[in-house]
Amino acid sequence: MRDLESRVSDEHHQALKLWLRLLSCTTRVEGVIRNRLRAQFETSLARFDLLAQLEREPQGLRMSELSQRLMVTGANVTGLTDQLEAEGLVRRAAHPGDRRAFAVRLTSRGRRQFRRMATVHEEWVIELFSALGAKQKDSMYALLGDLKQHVTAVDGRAPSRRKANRAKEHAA
Amino acid sequence: MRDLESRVSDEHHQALKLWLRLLSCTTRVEGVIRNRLRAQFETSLARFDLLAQLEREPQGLRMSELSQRLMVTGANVTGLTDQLEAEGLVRRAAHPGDRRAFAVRLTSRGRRQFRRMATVHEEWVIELFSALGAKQKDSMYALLGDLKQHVTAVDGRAPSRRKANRAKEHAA
DNA sequence: TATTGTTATACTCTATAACTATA
DNA sequence: TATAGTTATAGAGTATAACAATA
Repeated sequence: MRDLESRVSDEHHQALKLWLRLLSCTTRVEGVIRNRLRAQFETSLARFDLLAQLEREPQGLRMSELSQRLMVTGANVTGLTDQLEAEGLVRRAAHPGDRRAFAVRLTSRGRRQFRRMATVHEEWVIELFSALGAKQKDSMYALLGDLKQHVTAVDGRAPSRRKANRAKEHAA
Repeated sequence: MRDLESRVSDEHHQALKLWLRLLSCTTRVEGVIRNRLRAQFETSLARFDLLAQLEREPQGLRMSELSQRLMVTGANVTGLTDQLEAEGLVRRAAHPGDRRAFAVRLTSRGRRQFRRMATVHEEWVIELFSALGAKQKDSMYALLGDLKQHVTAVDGRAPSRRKANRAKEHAA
């Protein structure tokens, strides 16, 4: 009885501890990257993610496609695109075949700028994760895969509607 | 030559992939918890974290101590405390020995409410992490420990000043 | 002077809802 | 009607800076 209870209690504690550490790690890494993006490129993660989507689609993306990929509402995409267009990194081109839509594309300046940022960004990530060896990275990647799959399923069947969260799947 | 390059390239890709999956997992879990806290208790993570700090300190905490522990500025603590005090969960008591300061404490209603939330919160976390067995949780916890230590060191010596990020170390 | 806390203001990222132009 | 995108507004969470009261 006592053993069972304490085992359960330990597992509870274990899940909570793991979650808090996971959150703490992610927050720290994200903070470093956010700060460096701002300090060195005067940009934000949301803008970086939008550029990353466009970099993979030379023919351009509609606003609605960006909205889906970034998992944010259309209004937000409008705002981010406005900023990036004002900076000359992005252009709303006419969409062939649908006069309601745009084909949002990187400008050549935007492409150069994104590539510069992506290179440095990758170096930061490598540096930040250099505490782990290749096998450890593989191991964590696999564990997170299991977690992600389960959490996605839980979120999908949850009573509360799924909320939009950033995708950040850019360079994946 | 080719081998070396491709190995490096793979490791680069590996770190980036790992980071994106880590971010994706954390964002999803955090989203679920945030939505449920809002749907079931009409509260936020920041308020929950503040209550968690107070729950561990029956004698109360100064605003400045809350600011340090939550790693946010004093102005934010003022705002959160205002909200929680308006909800009757928290009280600014006179601080014995320093008339500039308060001893912020849970009210008995706040304590009951926090315990209710903390119980359910823990159940959510256990559910969300149930895809991993005890050994897997231990393994991930250890890996994240290495990562955290390294990232903290990197952040500390980074050129850009460390920015405030939520602590969320409450029930740890 | 230095510290504690508040107020005022602003920025980023996000959301919803009402609207326009086109399909 | 339905869809693509914009505008207007709001809210959470965060920051900085100027200020009052006290140490």
